[in-house]
Amino acid sequence: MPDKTPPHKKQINSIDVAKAAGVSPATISRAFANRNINSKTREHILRIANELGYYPDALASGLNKGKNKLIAIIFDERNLNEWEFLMLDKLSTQLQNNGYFPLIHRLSSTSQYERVKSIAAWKTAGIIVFNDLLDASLLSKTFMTSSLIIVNTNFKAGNKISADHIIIDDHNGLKPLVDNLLLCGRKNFTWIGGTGVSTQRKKTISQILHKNKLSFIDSEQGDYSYDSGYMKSLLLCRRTPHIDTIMCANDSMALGAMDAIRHTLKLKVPEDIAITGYDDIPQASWPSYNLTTVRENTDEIISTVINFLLTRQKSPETPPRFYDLKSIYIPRTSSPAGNM
Amino acid sequence: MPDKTPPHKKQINSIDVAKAAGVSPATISRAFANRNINSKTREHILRIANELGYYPDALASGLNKGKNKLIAIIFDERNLNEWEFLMLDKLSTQLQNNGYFPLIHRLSSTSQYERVKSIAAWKTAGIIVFNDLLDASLLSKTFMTSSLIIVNTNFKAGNKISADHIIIDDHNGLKPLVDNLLLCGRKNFTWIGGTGVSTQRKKTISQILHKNKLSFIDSEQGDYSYDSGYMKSLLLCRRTPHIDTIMCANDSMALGAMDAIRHTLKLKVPEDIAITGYDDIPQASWPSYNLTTVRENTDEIISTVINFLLTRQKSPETPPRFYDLKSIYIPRTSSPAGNM
DNA sequence: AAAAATACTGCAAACGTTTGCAGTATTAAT
DNA sequence: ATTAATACTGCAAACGTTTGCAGTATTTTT
Repeated sequence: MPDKTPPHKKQINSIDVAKAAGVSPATISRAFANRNINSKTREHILRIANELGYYPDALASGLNKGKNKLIAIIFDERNLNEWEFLMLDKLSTQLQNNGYFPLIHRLSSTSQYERVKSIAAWKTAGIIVFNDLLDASLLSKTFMTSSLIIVNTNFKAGNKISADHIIIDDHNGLKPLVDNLLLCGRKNFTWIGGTGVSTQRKKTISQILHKNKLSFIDSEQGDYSYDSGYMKSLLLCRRTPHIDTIMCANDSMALGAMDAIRHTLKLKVPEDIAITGYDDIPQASWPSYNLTTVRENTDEIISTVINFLLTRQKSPETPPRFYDLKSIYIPRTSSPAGNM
Repeated sequence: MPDKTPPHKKQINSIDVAKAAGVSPATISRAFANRNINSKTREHILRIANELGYYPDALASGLNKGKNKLIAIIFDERNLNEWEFLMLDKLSTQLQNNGYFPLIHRLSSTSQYERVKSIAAWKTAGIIVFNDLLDASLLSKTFMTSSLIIVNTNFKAGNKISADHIIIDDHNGLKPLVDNLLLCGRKNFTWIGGTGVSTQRKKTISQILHKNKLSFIDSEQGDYSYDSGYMKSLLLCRRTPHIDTIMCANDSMALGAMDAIRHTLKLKVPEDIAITGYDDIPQASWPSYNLTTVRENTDEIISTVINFLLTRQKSPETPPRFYDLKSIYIPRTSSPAGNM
């Protein structure tokens, strides 16, 4: 007797379960949806389904219903930094707890067009963008039928795109930070920035300095990494004497700068050079650093994202919403203590 | 004339494009697959598709073909640590570069059953597991038709499950690390561990100590976080005098321990107490810490995962493969310098 | 120049689910 | 006891794509 076993085990589908349970496939569907179903038959079906190892196919379901539970999260293509990491960590958990499945995408400003298409192919229930390098109008054009949530600090009122925004007010945290530095007599400010969000932060600080007849005396562009902060700070100090303050576009670079100033240049922080960051990542509060920084409340961002997402799922025609997130000044010992 | 616009814009499908281009839907499909298609008609179709903003629906495609380009990545439900973060960062980029879409899942040992089912619902092309708390036989039973890749240090030869494994040989890196501590005269070893992978590391170290007639004189269980390393190290030092070495199950806890020993207890590392970690996360090499640790080459893990995945996609019947990853001793200044 | 191979293209049947509609059995209302 | 409402269940048509088969037009071979 020849072996008739097929090479690959076929996936069991609702028809198989229907036969085994003596009902129609429609009833299987209703049993799993738990709607319009006799609780007795439901139990029966679930038990049999369990025995057979059946679970409804999410692709078929999504195709049929014209919607699914996928959520695209879009980050930059370069290495993720600590802040993005924290966001991804918490967000993936929260999304899952609400029944969604996070689909990670890495996108660069170049060649984004094809990639965005391939994201749209999944017809995700929503898109969450942590990346202001992207062409926002391209996004809103491509994702018209999904919830689109953009988290950034770079909002231009001119954008008439239909997306929910979480706009981060960096001024709220940076103002007291800079004021305190000024109060302590710092005059020679320098800047280590990056791309994207960094330009907005620099602009905010520049305006505050400008009102005090000051401006950055030198600046460098990093890539948000510890290593670039380390190197760029050395560059600044060697090129420009009398530096008394290095402000960084994020904490990772600031930590790199601190280590460079202390361990390579053998200078004191903050006595010789004050250093500030932005984000308040966990390492910023470690006693080896005690970095003065600005916090964007990540939990507040996450819960707003989830809230935006859930409400828009219920009523898709809601007009675009804007959440104004106030950043907070976190004074620590990497900048001199003012008596405010 | 009444407004006849439908409330929601319908997704344009291949039939719409077919009509606009004057061909059949089958030809649209072939144009995007770029197989059996006249290059002239293909260009024509792609241009029209582009104008209409069409892109093939991944769900319908996946359903029809019985396979898709999703890859499930499974992590523990607790906060991700730095090592997992690095893996996720690199892996998501690599997967995407190979045309796959990473789907993140967080799983705990409890209530994993339903969640695993909901992962299986997506019929992902592969599953990559960074979590040895999971019931491996449940996984291999549920994901029989997908590539299953398990990364851990906890492999038991008894497992007859059909999955590719990356087995991490922690002994290779830990042996010289412990030997050097012994060489420098350390005798009072303590341990800060965690769940899962940590037990294997502790076992490996214990065996090495045992051969030298020694054993851990005290130990605590943390949760792989900096904070837990900080607190547990204080606990150990206060409870047990004469401690000269604290070994930690990962770097994050070791960094916490270093800060606690130095800044709270005002002791010297490594003179008073040597501290070692495991993972070699970026922070371990920062000059403020210089943590002695053990490295698992993340790039090697990633490329092996990708390799396993791609080859198994081509030939699914390949028998389970095992990659033996040798960990490496990374001596730095948080442990005393031996002359080996 | 006839035959054979090749290159495209269209038709139609899947893939596995969901849901409106209709039908039946059961319960509630009068 | 008759009518009306309710509770389930099955039927069959979608959802949007892919692919084997067959058919036609074109090219190559002899």
